[in-house]
Amino acid sequence: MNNKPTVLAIIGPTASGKSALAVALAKALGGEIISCDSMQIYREMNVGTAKPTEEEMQGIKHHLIDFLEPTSAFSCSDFATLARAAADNIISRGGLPILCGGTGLYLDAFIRGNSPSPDADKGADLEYRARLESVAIEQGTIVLHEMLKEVDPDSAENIHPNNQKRIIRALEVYHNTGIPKSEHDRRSKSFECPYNVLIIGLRFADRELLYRRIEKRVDLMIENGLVDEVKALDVKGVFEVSPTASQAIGYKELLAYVRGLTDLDTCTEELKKATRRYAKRQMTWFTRYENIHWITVDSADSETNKVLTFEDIVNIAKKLYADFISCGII
RNA sequence: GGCGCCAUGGCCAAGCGGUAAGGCAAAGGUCUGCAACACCUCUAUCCCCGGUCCGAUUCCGGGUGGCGCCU
Repeated sequence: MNNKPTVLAIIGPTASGKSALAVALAKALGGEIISCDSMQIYREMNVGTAKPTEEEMQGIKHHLIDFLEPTSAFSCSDFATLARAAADNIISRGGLPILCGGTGLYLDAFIRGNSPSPDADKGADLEYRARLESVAIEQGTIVLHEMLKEVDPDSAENIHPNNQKRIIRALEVYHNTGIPKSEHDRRSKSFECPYNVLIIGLRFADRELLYRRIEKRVDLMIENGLVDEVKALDVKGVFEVSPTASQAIGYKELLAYVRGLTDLDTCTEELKKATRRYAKRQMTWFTRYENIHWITVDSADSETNKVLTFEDIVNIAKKLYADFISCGII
């Protein structure tokens, strides 16, 4: 069909078993893993982000994990640049890049590419943003929405008047480039992805099952020293400085306990709740992709009538890959 | 056994005579450079019976259940 290189992507909600599957596939197919996770990029954020351990990595090379200070900012554009570089590097060595993670926007950015949208959030532009933010505080977000209507009615149409963050971004794009954000978006849609991406998604027929896994995993995180991890980051002032890392689930919830504002049980419950809600948002995000090959993790094998084992899941994924390759080469 | 208080959606909770705020959870959704973010949509006829009233979740009586105190 075409001669674009193949990239495999494993996606799904938190705690669905992506990482283990990705490692198994990397071993079977000669691949390396590119993490597609907005938080595992940070150093010192290990147990709370469920960052794979040395043991879990099983000698498979993981890219875009554990390389950035928690105080640093990071965007989906940065991700697109780095992930594509990593993919090209793996491909040049004859390996299969396997994207693995639950950050939908990052996967989008990888596939869509680094669009010509401007660095509206860098350098001197911060002044403009600060100005908009103070306008919002003094006069309300609606005023910003009205401003957006003037310069970019299409974006204003698509962004809810209450969504200050998105309104500001759209205004910034116009302010810095003179081109409406909606126009940038339109242009980026015409870019062709340089890879053949096979997306395999993990999902649960019984959501309660996933939720129970999430709860179990949170308890395990607490056992494994998440509190100390949060404490250490708090001491370093990370939560005041970092725009990205400070939003991480687990960290922001436990901070209340670390600072003596609530008890641990309450925070743990909040953390579970936040993770469940996050998983739901991830599922919503991924369902709009039309080309995901879903594996229902808690379904039964059609022949044996037994619930799929990890081996079964790996085999299904391998089959999907083989099918994808064979029709891709034709 | 006596006295008092309470009874509103899965949970918390306002209203106290004109036909039920809000928060949380659940569910559904949006998403193009902070995304583990931000944002949107959405769920009740007020414990039961009787009475007063044009009209009761709101007043009165009884019942049931819960809480507190007393003997």
